[in-house]
Amino acid sequence: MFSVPTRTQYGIRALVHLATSEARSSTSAEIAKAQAISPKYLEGILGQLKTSGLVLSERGAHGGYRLAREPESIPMREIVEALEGEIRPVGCVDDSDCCEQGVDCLPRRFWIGLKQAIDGYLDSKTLRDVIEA
Amino acid sequence: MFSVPTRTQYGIRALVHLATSEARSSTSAEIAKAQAISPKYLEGILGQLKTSGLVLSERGAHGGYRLAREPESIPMREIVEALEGEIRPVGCVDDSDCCEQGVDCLPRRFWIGLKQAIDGYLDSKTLRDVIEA
DNA sequence: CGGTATTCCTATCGGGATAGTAGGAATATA
DNA sequence: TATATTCCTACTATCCCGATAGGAATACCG
Ligand code: FES
Ligand code: FES
Repeated sequence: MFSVPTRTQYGIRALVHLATSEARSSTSAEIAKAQAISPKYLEGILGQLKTSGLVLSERGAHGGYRLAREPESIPMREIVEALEGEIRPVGCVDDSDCCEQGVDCLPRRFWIGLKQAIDGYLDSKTLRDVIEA
Repeated sequence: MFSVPTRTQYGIRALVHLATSEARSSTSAEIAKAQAISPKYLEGILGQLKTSGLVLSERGAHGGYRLAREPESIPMREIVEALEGEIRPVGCVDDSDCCEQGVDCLPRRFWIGLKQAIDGYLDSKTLRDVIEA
């Protein structure tokens, strides 16, 4: 349960690769091979990370991807949310209600607490922490 | 992301219903109506909770379900794991490896930390905490 | 300019899980 | 016996995920 989609796992592994690589930039194909990830699939993931401003890219020959910031400035939460959106165990974590109990719903606070626990962990780790663990 | 299946949400709401109900026991149909849950679907969920030893049941007329223990003796983690198995963000949280990095895999520790954060929260709350929040 | 390497865009597909449905057998009460 | 309920098994429909395909845009390099 609570399994993390491969999309997110791959994205993080790709960022770890970029953060630990000597080279100034790496191509999608390089990363895919090194990390044993489906190349075409990884392309899309890197595109998503680029849209979110986590990586920069250069096209054409000698192009590739590199981190947009230093690893210590990239919180893991930002990565996860870039890949799969905000942590939302259940619909009612924001304002709205998802069951018939309305605002006084008891489970609701429980779920909000869970979200906070997860967010807290993700906020406490940066990409630097991960590559140095 | 990290959305909790309705199965788990329903299960918890059913247990909350049992814990807060005055009656000695409630039928599946009663709970389904009170909580606006698909009746037949809820039947299966209650069966699962029974198999896990969280609720007791009596068949026949005037039968129904009731909690097997006091709410303060039911950790939320036990409920969640009864409904969807152990918390396992990614395959390698136990011994095995899931990527090509082997045991030294960097992201792995990150995922294990996440699992611990979630487990810690779920261990810290009992059904009593939820109904009294 | 031509060739090549690469990112980037869009569309599609198959499998598996989830959510829900259906029907009825077993069992208890009255 | 009639009725209320849990319990069991099978089925379906839908959605999401992971992956694939093909090619357009763009940059370097001689
Ligand atoms: S409002 Fe979300 S579980 Fe009740
Ligand atoms: S071993 Fe699980 S992410 Fe590397």
